[in-house]
Amino acid sequence: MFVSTYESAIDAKGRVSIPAPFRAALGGGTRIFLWPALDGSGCLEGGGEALMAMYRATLTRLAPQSEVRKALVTRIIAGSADLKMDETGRIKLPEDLCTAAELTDRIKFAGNIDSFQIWNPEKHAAFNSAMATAAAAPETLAAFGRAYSEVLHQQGAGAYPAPKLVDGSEG
Amino acid sequence: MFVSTYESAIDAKGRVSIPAPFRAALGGGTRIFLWPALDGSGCLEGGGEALMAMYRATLTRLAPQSEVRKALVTRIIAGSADLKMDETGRIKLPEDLCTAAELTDRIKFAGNIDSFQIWNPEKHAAFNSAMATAAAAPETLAAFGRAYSEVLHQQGAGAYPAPKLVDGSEG
DNA sequence: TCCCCACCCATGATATTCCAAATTTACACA
DNA sequence: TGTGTAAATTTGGAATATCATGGGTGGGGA
Repeated sequence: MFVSTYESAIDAKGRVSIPAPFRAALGGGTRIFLWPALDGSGCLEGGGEALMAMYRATLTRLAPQSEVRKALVTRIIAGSADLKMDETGRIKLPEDLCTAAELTDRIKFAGNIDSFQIWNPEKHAAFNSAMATAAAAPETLAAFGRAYSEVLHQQGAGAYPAPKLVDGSEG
Repeated sequence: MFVSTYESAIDAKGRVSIPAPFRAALGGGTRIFLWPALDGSGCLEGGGEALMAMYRATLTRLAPQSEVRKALVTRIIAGSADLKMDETGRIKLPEDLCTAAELTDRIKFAGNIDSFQIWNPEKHAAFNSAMATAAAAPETLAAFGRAYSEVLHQQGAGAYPAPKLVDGSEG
């Protein structure tokens, strides 16, 4: 799972160190896929082989020749770079992706559960404050609370490890 | 379960001891997640892997690409620090989180059932008295009473361990 | 032949781990 | 109930390991 946010630098050769915790989240794999985020937020989205396997399964589930599938395959499959980390955990960012995401010298890696994002630091700061405002909105907090309650309910049905009411073995 | 409130100090290296009862509540895990509270109250919220697993399940339940989910993922996943306790039960508080919560030398750990909060002591005192006033309000007490009755009912249906009526082994 | 790219090694800074002491807390016994 | 002992926890500091970053070299493609 990709958690937290880290900053890294692009060196003179266009290389960036993947933050060590993210390398751990890749599970030892050295293959990394990167593409411009679908929602037009201006960042790159990336992940390892596990994420791409999920996307492959998702995309092939869509009706062949459908416009939806063609659009997503074009963006995610055709549009992604297939990179390999070197032994020190670095990748070389392709020129076109750097241009698309306005990446120059320093970049931000932001965890996104199953994937991660790569941001221009200024754009990330703007995005961050917008999200902070949105997250503090009462309706957002309410939606989160409802979803959390549903998960708690499913725990009762054995879907997740249920919290114990008495002893100290939960977190 | 995280119960009660404890005070602790930040040492010269930015380290803090997690109160021993909270370490017990983490169930032996050494991984701790910390992020600024969603509601803008100015404290940090934290928990262990069990809490993060719950949040992950909650967030992935929300509609992908929805604004609500993006906002919450950004705040909770990307915005959280992924920390590891050392053998004596300490974590290093990241600079940015200390700044966000105005933490300097001494801090308060406040239990929050499944999670805990980290407060600037002065802000915690203000928060505490505000909550004391709110808790004494008739509508608050009424809501508590209604919820308690519902739980009593569910206990009869076997949903929770029922309290014993005679002996002294329950709380 | 030249240039670009992948691979390899080196280094400084940072973070983590380990060790040791002191304070506090809990417990047992008088 | 008070005191002494033991354990646990909270501190402080130093050694170690890890990581981010920079540069260099050889192979392959243009």
